[in-house]
Amino acid sequence: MPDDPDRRQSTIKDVAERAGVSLSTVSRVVAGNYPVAQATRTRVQRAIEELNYVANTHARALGGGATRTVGFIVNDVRGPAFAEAVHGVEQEAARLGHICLVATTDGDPARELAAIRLMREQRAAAVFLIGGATDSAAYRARMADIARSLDAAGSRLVLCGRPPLGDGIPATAVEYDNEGGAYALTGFLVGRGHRRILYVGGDLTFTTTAGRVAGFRRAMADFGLPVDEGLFELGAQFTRAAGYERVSARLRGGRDFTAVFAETDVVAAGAMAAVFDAGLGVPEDVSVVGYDDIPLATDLRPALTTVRVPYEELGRAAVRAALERPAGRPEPHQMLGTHVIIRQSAGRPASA
Amino acid sequence: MPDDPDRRQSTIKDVAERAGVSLSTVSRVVAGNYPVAQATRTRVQRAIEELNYVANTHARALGGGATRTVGFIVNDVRGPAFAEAVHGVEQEAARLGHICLVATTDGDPARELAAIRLMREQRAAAVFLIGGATDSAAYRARMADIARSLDAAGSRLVLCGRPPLGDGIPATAVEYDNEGGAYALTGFLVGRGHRRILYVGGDLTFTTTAGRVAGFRRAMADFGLPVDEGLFELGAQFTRAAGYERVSARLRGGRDFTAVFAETDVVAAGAMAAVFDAGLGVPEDVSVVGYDDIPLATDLRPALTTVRVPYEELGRAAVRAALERPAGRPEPHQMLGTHVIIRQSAGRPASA
DNA sequence: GGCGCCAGTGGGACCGTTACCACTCCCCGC
DNA sequence: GCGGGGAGTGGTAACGGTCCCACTGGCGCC
Repeated sequence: MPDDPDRRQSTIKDVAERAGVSLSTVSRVVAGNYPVAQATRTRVQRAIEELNYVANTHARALGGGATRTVGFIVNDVRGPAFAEAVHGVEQEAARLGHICLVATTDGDPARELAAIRLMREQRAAAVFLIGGATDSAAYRARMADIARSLDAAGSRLVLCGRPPLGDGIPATAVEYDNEGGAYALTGFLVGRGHRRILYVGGDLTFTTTAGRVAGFRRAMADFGLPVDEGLFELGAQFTRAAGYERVSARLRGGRDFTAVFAETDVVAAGAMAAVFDAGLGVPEDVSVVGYDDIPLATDLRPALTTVRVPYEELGRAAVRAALERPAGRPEPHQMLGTHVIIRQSAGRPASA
Repeated sequence: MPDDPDRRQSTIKDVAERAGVSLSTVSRVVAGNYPVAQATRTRVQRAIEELNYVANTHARALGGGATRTVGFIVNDVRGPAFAEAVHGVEQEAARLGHICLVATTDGDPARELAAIRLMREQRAAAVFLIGGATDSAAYRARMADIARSLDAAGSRLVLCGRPPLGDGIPATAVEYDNEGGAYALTGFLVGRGHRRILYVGGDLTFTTTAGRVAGFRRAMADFGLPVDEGLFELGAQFTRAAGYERVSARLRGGRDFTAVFAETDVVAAGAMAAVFDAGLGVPEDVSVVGYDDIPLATDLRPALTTVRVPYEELGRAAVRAALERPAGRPEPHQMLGTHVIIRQSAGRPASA
């Protein structure tokens, strides 16, 4: 047995020779849907097993066209919310007979671009961009370009959890309601008597942040409460550490709020830790709420009041929109609903 | 503009025509390493940009052989520990210029098999199986088969977090030390004075469980303590709910242990919740320890004493082992170390 | 009994790219 | 002045499938 490093999988040709039939016949047996005599079929199938034959996707893709591959691009698979969305995409894609390519970007637009390029090289049937983005004219122009390129190649761009690009751009968006969820959650806090709420979140150019802040503001306005611009801690990373530091610093500077609206549950976990480390209680002294309803929210003590976001369904819906859409091409934009999950981390302020 | 549904990406041929050169020259420019006159190169590059040309991986793979694609197969990307490993694989693969295919199995061997088949169809350069497995003679035979098939095709099977298949089987294993970690953690509990420790974990046929239970037993033996076979709660799922239920049931039946060794942090979270719901305290009444050191461990209150497992490094090491291995083929099995992280969830038993 | 049809099969062309070989200059050295 | 060699380029045969077209019998129908 010579150890040639460039070994070869057996091919359809090997199978054909062994079974004593033509290439076409083997192809038909593998495909399964053409008329082949039972005897021939059996013979070919035996040859396939004996040779351990496995079809070559690349050859198939080259000839036929359709790839049965989709790609998804995500900030970081370790984020529990992203992980849920990824799971949804993966499950639904598998159900429809597609296999997934992944790439992570750490939020870097350059890496996002590079990842999209790779997906294009792979001729993915659809590309899913999962999670918010830093919005700008440049971003929109870039995405529009990409959407058109993908569309021209018979592929599809799907934005999951970020807003549509606008009419005429061949991209699908599947969102969940950041604005509405934040509105409801803020309303809940206000209902409990909070008037001064510290908002801890990301940069306003980030689509997710923009939506949640908008909902927050609208709720405050609707309830006739003033918004103190000094009570925004923006530009934070979506990490536990950032939540901890921002809230710690605020508490050191004098506690002029009764509740913390953390933009994600992970940030809320940091915020809660900061409150405890300042010798205060949650929710007695400071109420803390989050957003996303990741599993952690249940395990925090007190358990976190938050907004349930159907991330898995988001992923599934995105795949369905891209892959099950009939040939005629409507441009379905979907907006999934969210709702507040009331647990123990938010109560009435001491003053109320 | 006719809306033909089967549109075409521009190809190397289109580029060649537009730039007025041959296919070979375009190919050389794209590859980048052959001698091409500067003027020609520029002309071709312009054509590439104008046509928005993107190379077709499938055609490349068909001709050349090497794929620059790796596949990883995991129980569930939502598990924080898995997610870390997946992240490691993804990052390292990207660094080496490879793109990742993912598939999830929910622990179902049949789906694992199907996923491996898909990876084979894609001619992945390596296939990573991430996480423990249910061991059996059938499992080993199956894996050996797969390893040989993959090897015969010039690909590679890598087991991440499960034991090697044995000599002569062309598969690489990258493990972390389940036995040693459990030994150390048990030693820690014993050192604090615990003698009756409830072990909550999976099925003994599961490789991870087997390793951790073995370490637990060895530690008890080394410290001269008897092992009460009644203090094993095995066959549990690795979920919060399972941890909660198993420990709740035990507590209802009378508390005959002073500490809980939960096989994973997620199970530990459930265990802690059960202790609280029984009106007891952690660690005053019952100490709880976990395994994995996922982010949740920090956020639990009390913060969880656990075993740090370098999951991300596991993923990275696996990729390096598979992709950077020189042509001559050593069969490197690696065992990564673990260590105990002491936090607040384990103290001295009341009796001590 | 001749004709058409269809089930079953084989024979290519083609998909987009790379690898290899061949060819043409031009420059240099003897 | 001529041969050798290398830089720069073109031509073409793979790679492993699928798909379309063509061919062969056998059968039913008029």
